[in-house]
Amino acid sequence: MAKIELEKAYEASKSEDKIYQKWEESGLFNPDNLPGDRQEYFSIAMPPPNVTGILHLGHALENSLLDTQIRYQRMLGKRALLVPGTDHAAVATQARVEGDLKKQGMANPRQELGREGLLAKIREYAENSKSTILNQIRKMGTSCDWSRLAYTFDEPRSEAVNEIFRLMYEDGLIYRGYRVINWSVKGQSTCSDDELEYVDQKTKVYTFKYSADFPISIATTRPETKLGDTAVAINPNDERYQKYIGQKFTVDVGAKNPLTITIIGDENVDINYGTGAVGVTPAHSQIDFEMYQKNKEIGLIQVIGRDGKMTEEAGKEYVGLGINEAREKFVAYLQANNLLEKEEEITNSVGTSDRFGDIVEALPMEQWFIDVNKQIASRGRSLKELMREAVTVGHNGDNKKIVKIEPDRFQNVYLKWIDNLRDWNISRQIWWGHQIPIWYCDCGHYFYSSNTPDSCPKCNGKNLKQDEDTLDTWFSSGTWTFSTLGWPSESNDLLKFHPTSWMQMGYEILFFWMARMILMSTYALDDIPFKEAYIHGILRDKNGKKFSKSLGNGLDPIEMINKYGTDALRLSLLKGTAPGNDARFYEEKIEGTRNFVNKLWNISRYILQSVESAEIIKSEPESKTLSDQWILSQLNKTIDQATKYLNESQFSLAIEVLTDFTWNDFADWYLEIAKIEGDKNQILLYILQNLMKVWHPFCPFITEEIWSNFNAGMLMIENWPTSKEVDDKLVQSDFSLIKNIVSAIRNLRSENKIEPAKRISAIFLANNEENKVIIESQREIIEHLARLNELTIDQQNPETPKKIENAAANVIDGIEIYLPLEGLVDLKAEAKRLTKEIEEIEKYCKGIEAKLSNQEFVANAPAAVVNKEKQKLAEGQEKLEKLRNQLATFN
RNA sequence: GGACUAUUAGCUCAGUUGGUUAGAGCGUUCGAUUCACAUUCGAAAGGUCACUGGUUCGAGUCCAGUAUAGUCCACCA
Repeated sequence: MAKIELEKAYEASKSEDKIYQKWEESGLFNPDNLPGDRQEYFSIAMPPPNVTGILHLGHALENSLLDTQIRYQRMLGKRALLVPGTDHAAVATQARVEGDLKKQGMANPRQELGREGLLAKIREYAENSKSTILNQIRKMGTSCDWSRLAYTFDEPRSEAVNEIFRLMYEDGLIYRGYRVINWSVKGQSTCSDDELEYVDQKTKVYTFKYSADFPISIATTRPETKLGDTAVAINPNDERYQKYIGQKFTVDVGAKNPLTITIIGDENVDINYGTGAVGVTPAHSQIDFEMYQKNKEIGLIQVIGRDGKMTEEAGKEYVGLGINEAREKFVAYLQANNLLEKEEEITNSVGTSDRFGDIVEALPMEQWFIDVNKQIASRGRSLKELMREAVTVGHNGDNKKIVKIEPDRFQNVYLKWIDNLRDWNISRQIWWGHQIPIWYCDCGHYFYSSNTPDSCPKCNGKNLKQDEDTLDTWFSSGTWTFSTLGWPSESNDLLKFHPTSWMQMGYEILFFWMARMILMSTYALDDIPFKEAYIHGILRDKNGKKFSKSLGNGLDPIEMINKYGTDALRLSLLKGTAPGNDARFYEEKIEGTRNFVNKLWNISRYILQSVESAEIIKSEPESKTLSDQWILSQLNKTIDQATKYLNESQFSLAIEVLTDFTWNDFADWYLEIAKIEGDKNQILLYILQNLMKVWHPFCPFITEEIWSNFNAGMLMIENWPTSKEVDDKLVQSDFSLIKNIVSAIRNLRSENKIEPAKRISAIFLANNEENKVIIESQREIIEHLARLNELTIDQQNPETPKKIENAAANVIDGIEIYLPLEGLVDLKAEAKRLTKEIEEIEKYCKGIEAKLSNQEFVANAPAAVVNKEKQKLAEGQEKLEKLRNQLATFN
């Protein structure tokens, strides 16, 4: 049979697309098609990338995590499902398209194109972008089930959104309310508290009085809003001002009407901060609005409009002015009238819209909200409580229905956020999104309907109009884990795959997304959305800066794939990062992993070219030499560790142990021995095949490519190797003496001083045959060498290492060689260390003995404490004995 | 103001119930290399694990505090 020849170096670009196609055509990404009796289900909902652009490194990281996990689970024999999808990303997408249109010279796309026209443009953009990003996900090798492809804005998902809206509406959780909300003038839409990005700015704080005879001074950073003040709040315990509570003052500051300022008491006002009094502007501050709700009689005056300009209420002199102009004018007025007492520069932070970038205005408006505190009749508690419960005691108190957050510190972050959570504003004034399924009739009645209703259920009127607003994009994303599985119908998928098994996301969307998924799922399905949430950090560039378009420091994953291959990219993203921590990422990292991928290729190339046929080796071949025994035990140990790490989602550590074995133990060490000892094809093939399996989740392409040389099916659906019991007697450190001898010999060989083949074998065979035991420790090797040479080992004699060197040299035919034994036989130091440790533990044991012989202690201390002391003593003595025995072998 | 994270080799980072001599990759230096692989191999140098205390027989690891950097939240009258 012809030997198998591989190309000299692995060329990813030649294989990858072909292999992905093979996988996709096999239909095996779909768990329904997986062969074998797979009882256990494993599912992941892919965090849907926004249809706003192309794949970036963050996506690449997520795909690497997701696919590694799902491939591993599939190989474990589970019905593994990874549902792919995309997110319509309401605001983000519309902002993007509007921005593009403006760049092309359209001044106001909404006006010029109208709702339908603009939506068509956005749809076109989204579809394009969607197909780009889905193809890029294929490039990443992601083994998701394309037959279940979902989109947050497609029919089934819209149905889910409408249905959950109905449920919440009927439960009274969704309500329409007049509130102060965050308004982006640029985007002409509201945004939720979480969508704000706070930036520091330098600004002035002005201390002033409304009029010369007004008794209390107040301070503000927003003078222009003071035209809408209706009250001054002071602490009711403030002796300076409490006498004014309830009094009304009329002041004329130039607004349309003179202001009536009521003095109200409020516990939250800090007596010692500033002037100890707060000017209350109910229309333009959330906190002031809350005060207004408690004291409705003070009234509310809106002086800033949706266009970001002063309203008529602000007065003739101000109407139509921008914020800054109005501010200057008002400050000038204060100065002119001698009302301004102080002007200081401070740094404060202002909320900006994360999508449109402008500073948001607080405006009062009629909007849709989700009430997070209301008791839900069917659940007996509030959404807040549901959200809290799912990560603490478990949903419904069932500790099996618990969302485990990894790393767990994010649990606190999440819980803290819930504590501060206010009602969630879900309506947006943009057009790209799920339109709110509420219809208004001329008669004033409004009602829910999932489709266009015929008539008003109250008055039978036919003139109906749907609410023009759309839903916050996170409203639909929140349903993702179950809307992708067929909810609201009781589909088979839903029964089998929900709750999903695993979820991963960056910490920056913890609140946006994880919280909303938990909310939606616990509410609508009475279950958690996923069992485990793995939180990863964000990738930064070499200098620790975030990757961003504006900085131009982005690395294009597709470019990296073309240059280094997908496997290398995937490995480099997962390597050397700990869960939840940010990681720096740069091209040299990929170079390193590319080298490793190539190593994998060359190992295979070497083995395959030397074997006659590449059958699958089903069971562990018999070992003939010590080196065989060692490498196989190393393999088993490595599989064990990698499995453990993968079960804990410790991808980086799994890669580390696998790399160490593959490169150091197998390629650099065992393959070299194999060249000398010969006749190892079975073992080589066996190890190679196992390597392909364990590397497959990380490097799916190259492993599948190599696997195709065996007479077998697809690697993707092979079973994960189970390790045979590891022989603890042969651990790596015990082998290092032999390793060192061999490397010394290899050096000699390279200097052409010896022809080593027979001699290395001699060491191994001698160890095995003459003793008929496996070497247990360095010491044993030394002793063994000593016996062969009839040497007496004198641990105390400084000459000993030298003698051992000579002995080893004799074993291999009396050739004089240098053996690097330092670090291995520093027995004196070892003995000294042991003696010291024994002394310490003796002292420790004596201490406990003394305590135990103290009658008072034994009589008075609780039994548990006494027992614990006894146990400690027993442990100490046990250890002492072990150490003494160890020391004895030295003498 | 409240938290969280990080601080380990020149650089980037691992180090998960406390346990022998703290690791990796890159970089540096020296050497090797027709025989799977220069996308290679061997070796070396390089560490007061930020600092100060504490707990422990034993601390990079646990506790308290300090410093520096970063992130989040709240407040911003």
